[in-house]
Amino acid sequence: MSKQSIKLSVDAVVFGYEEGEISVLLIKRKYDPFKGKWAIPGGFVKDYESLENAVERELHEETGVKISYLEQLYTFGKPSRDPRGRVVSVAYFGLVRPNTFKISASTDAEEVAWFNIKDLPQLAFDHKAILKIAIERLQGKITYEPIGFELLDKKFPFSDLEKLYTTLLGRDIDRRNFRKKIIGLNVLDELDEKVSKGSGRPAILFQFNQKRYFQLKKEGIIFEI
Amino acid sequence: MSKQSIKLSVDAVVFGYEEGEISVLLIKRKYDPFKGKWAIPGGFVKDYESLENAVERELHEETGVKISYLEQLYTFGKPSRDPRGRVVSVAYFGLVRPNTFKISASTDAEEVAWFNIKDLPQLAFDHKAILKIAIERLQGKITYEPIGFELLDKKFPFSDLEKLYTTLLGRDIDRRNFRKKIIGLNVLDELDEKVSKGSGRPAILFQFNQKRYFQLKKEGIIFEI
DNA sequence: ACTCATATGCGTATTTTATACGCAAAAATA
DNA sequence: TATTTTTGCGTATAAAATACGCATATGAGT
Repeated sequence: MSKQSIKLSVDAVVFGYEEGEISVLLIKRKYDPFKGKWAIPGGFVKDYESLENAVERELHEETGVKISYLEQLYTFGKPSRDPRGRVVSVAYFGLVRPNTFKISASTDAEEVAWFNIKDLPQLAFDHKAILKIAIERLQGKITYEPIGFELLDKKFPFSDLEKLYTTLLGRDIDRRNFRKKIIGLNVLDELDEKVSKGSGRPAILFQFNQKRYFQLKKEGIIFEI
Repeated sequence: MSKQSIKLSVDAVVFGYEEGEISVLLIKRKYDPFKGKWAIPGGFVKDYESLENAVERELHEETGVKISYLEQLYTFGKPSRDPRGRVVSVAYFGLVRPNTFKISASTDAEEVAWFNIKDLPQLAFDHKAILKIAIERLQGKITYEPIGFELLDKKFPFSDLEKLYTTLLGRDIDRRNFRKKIIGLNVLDELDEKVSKGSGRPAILFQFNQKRYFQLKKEGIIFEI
């Protein structure tokens, strides 16, 4: 078994949300194979670093994005998925607020950009399949874990949250019931600030209280939309 | 990057169910490291085989168990998890009816046995952590996917299903409501056969209709206990 | 000041789903 | 026949999801 020659890589599927659109962070490959094609950021794992470390490092190196929470998505290992030879890749999944980062390409990336998930370019390797699974996970997860807040600004008006959920769920929700439900979960702090965008009454800003959420979760309270 | 020296292995956490007890299939290691310790079956991936192939092969080689459905669980990659060096392992998760296999140790396994999950021996590597995650997955999954049927005989009386669920959920369920609910899901075929064990009215045998389940699932019907 | 747009806030009716429980006939064994 | 377990129907109550009405607040624009 000591002659095994499989390489291990990690990939980071990072989603962002802005103005009713969900996007994903991609890089344009600087080198072959798939030179010039768009791909999910990622790269080879170093011998003495953890997988989490590897994926954060590669993401940061290639795109400038530093993300604190990446969750393991799935491991892709089809023998033919990389033309260079056998490469098994552990894919991770993360959420960020695009406006909190200035993205900048370097190392293996010639370019970095956010792409609307409904309008994706051709992708390198099996990255289309990876992205498909990641999108399914995002949509599934949003209904039973309050991960949506990571996509919004720290302080947000309620209408932003509502809009995020309608986008993610792909259907309308009753604003009054949604508000009652979320407020009733008791994981939002109401701030003293307001924002006004365009006409209409200005909205109060809210903030997700993660500490309270984890405590409630420990007590068995379930978040569900 | 071509000097990466990480080895890739797969592990198979296989659960069985019999008479109100959930058990897991383990092997006693024949060689170092952890010689003589119990461990989850598994081994190194060959250069040209898929991960699924590798895990099925290793499981079969070591235990004699041939399993058709193994689902990916999680990938474990802590640099220190194997004393021989860096080994990343993709763990899989499967369910079988123990009575349909005669287990027999070979290759790296000195012995094979089923262990009640409430009474586990000391385990090699980080296999205790892997098992913990697998058990959580089993308990979580049982409530929203009809995987329980894979643990029962092909034809089973309703009381077996009921008992399985009480075991897995760790609480009593109302027999009448449970029956109404499951029957109402319309995924069981009622057979013409009966079994009688001990006194009492003999039970009709049922069979899970997977084809119907997949069709209903596609139509959006949700299985939930 | 008046209109318009949007946010906020309270209430309630209806439907659906979950849960608890009663009761008795059917079909086997002892 | 007595006992035991499966089967099957019914119903009462509780909890949750969903739909919808309506009044008021507070800004911008005219």
